[in-house]
Amino acid sequence: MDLPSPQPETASVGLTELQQQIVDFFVDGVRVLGLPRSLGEIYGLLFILPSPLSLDDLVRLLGISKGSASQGLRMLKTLGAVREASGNGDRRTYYEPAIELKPLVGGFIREQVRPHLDSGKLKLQIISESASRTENPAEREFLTKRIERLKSWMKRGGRVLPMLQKILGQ
Amino acid sequence: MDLPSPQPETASVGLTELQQQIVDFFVDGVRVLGLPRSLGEIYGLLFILPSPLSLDDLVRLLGISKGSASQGLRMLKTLGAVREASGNGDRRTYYEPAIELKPLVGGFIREQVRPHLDSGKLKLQIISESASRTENPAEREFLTKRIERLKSWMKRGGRVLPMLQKILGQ
DNA sequence: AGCTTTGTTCAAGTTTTTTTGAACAAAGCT
DNA sequence: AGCTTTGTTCAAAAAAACTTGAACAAAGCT
Repeated sequence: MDLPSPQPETASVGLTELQQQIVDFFVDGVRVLGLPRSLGEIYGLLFILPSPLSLDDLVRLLGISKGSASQGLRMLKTLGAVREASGNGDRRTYYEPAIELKPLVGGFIREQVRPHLDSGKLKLQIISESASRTENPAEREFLTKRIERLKSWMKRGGRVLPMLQKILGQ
Repeated sequence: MDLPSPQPETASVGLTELQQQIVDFFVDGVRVLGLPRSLGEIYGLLFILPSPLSLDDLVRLLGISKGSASQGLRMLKTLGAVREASGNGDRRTYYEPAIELKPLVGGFIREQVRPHLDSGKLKLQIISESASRTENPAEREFLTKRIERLKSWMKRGGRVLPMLQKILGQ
């Protein structure tokens, strides 16, 4: 007559309570940033363990698939959130987390924010030209004003990013 | 022998090319912010039209359901991105967009960022206590250090938000 | 009071995103 | 060269998020 044990948010078994809490903490975190859960799991576990882990370790400890682990690690590398640990006398690659805020913020801005901002500016350029071709003068003026406003938003956004990097990553 | 016309990103028909472009621009925008597409459609249309619209107008012009429009408007109101237009001699409610950056940024931070930051801080508090109960001293020191680091990240995050509001919403 | 218009709610349906796992490639070892 | 281990890729499955639409509530009008 066993009581069913309460189901944790993630189904892995080999983690301590605290490790699991940290992993969940990062799962929430990446979700807020619009990144897939697996990134939070992987980074979280690397963050709270003192030594680097291999892809296989991650699969085993987190109970995720090899595919997820591989793709997650790739994305984390692109974001500058993990790097390959050097000098392990071993064939497989081990990963360690970047634990300074600077590269994390920088990578997120570079990979997730800047591209959207830039493509947005480009689109606005095109929209702007389209608006200037509006026949009716009153309508044209209204449209132009609104679009100018959008441009100014984008410009401010572009200016804020470096400040953010400077403030967050010191 | 008609050629099939190219399918626009959104299927509505009553919009000019330019209006559609602006709506798409905002659809992309809200997606980056992790908000549902309908919010971008609604806000975008309100933004580029000179007069307020009713829920019914939105349903008709955007080709979305009444449910989406209702829920989208509610969320936009909560975010401070639209408000009810006053003094229309009419039974139904008309909505107009907030076009200053300040309330938009403020609302997003208040509704989407702060709550996560606060709940994160709370969780860290609990995790922190859990860590301090670790038996092994070396392990305890490592865990404590990492968790302190997380706390400092959260603190910096909390400090940056007001600066963001000040810089973006002037 | 009954009819009509306006707006909300939420279960079910749809779409989008993420994860899985099996096939494959690459490289080390014997 | 053949075997084994490590890691990648991508189509299909699963999960998550969003939208729909029908039922309902609320309030104005006659």
